[in-house]
Amino acid sequence: MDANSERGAEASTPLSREKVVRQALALADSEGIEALSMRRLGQELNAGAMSLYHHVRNKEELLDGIVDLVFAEIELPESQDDWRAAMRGRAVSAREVLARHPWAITLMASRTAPGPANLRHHEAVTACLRRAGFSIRMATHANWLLDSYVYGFALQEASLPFADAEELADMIHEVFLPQLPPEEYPYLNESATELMQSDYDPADEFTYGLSLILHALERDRLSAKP
Amino acid sequence: MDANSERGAEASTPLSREKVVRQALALADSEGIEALSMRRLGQELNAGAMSLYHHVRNKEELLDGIVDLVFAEIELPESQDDWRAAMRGRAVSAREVLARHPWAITLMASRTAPGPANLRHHEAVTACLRRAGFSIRMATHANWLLDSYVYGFALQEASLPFADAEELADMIHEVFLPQLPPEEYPYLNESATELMQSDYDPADEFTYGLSLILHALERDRLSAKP
DNA sequence: TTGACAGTCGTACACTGTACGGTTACTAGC
DNA sequence: GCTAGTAACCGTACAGTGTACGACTGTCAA
Repeated sequence: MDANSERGAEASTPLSREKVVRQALALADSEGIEALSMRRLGQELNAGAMSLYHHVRNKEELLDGIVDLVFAEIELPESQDDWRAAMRGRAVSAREVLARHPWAITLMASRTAPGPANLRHHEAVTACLRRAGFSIRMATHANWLLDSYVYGFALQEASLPFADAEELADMIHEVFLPQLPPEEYPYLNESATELMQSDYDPADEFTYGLSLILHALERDRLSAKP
Repeated sequence: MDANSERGAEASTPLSREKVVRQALALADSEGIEALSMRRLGQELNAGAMSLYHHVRNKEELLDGIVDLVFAEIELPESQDDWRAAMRGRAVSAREVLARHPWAITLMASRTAPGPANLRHHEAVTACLRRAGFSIRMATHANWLLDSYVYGFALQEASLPFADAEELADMIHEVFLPQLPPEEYPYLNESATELMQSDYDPADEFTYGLSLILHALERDRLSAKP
């Protein structure tokens, strides 16, 4: 008999690590990561703050848990596809997930031990690359390169103060341009002006860089050296 | 007469925004970002915690300040070089700086308003690209791509628990491989085993991806479309 | 019936950022 | 030389944090 087995329908079911971590994720999503305190999370679960410590060693482990939950949302590469389509799919998925949980990218940076979902993901990506003919060395290169791009892009996106192209145009006009006098920042001023007038959408940026990287990796795919 | 002028050699010179932010940077470097509290910083400056608030609006602004100081350490691109050498130089410099201040990458992600050093840097990079013949659109692509790569790489590096190739080999043997049973993670296990035996150094990874991106950007440099 | 034990939680401690008000030290105006 | 004004400094206090500790429950095994 497991300690986590149901106790009955009346009252709330007992706590479990699963429930604690899931509620923490929900709270971070709805009210921001800074609202996630042990007391507040306990409250959300109709429990005292100290009760949480029976299911999670400390807050660090709780954060590890929600980061891994976020990781689990990223689609694994479909390995029957050709490798480029598979890598594109999982990169696009990763970006979507990280845009949905903007606080996650910050958390990931401060965590050292990868969780199970993280490991599973890396395994699937490596498998896909190796089956496509990448050497171990080249697969490692591709992994670092693609992950760096995806995480870096997500990090930059997370620190943008606007959500879509429309908001961007307004913001450039009202906030950025006034801070970019043409004498001091001629090129940035020029770019901001131009981009505001055209139909520029930063969301398209991701596709450009991703395609460029995938194309270039294809050229190096079977080379033994680098 | 300025309020920040020297008061004499005896006792410590008076506080200033400059001194406060610099000492904060020093403290974050020497004892980690989590040791940087207002009380502790005041102590470090022979001052009370509340005195700092006369030079900095709040802690957020203090963090903005030290992030911008870190930014100022990054070398600007030498625009008389050919553009690839210039971009390589500033990317390598950025990686070095972010590796020297591993906590900075986390902070950057949570800050929305770019500081003056950040703006100056972006201006110089954009100038270099535009003078090399990049269109505004292409220069924006290149900016996003290169920055994403550099920040993403730094972010991954910052969450690695080892410092050099030697430590890595030990760590793979003692920590990673035991967590990667070949039945569950055949490919990761294979990679870890292989890399441990060869002279693999993650520091070389940065060069590979950077060269690939610069090479591919050169091909797109004069294309009008994307 | 008794013992063990897993789960819950109230209290307490050391810490955080910072609002508020009081105290200095220095400068400008007369 | 005196006084008013002000910029800098800082002690105290408050609401919040993570979590160590010990007490209290309920359930199951012997």
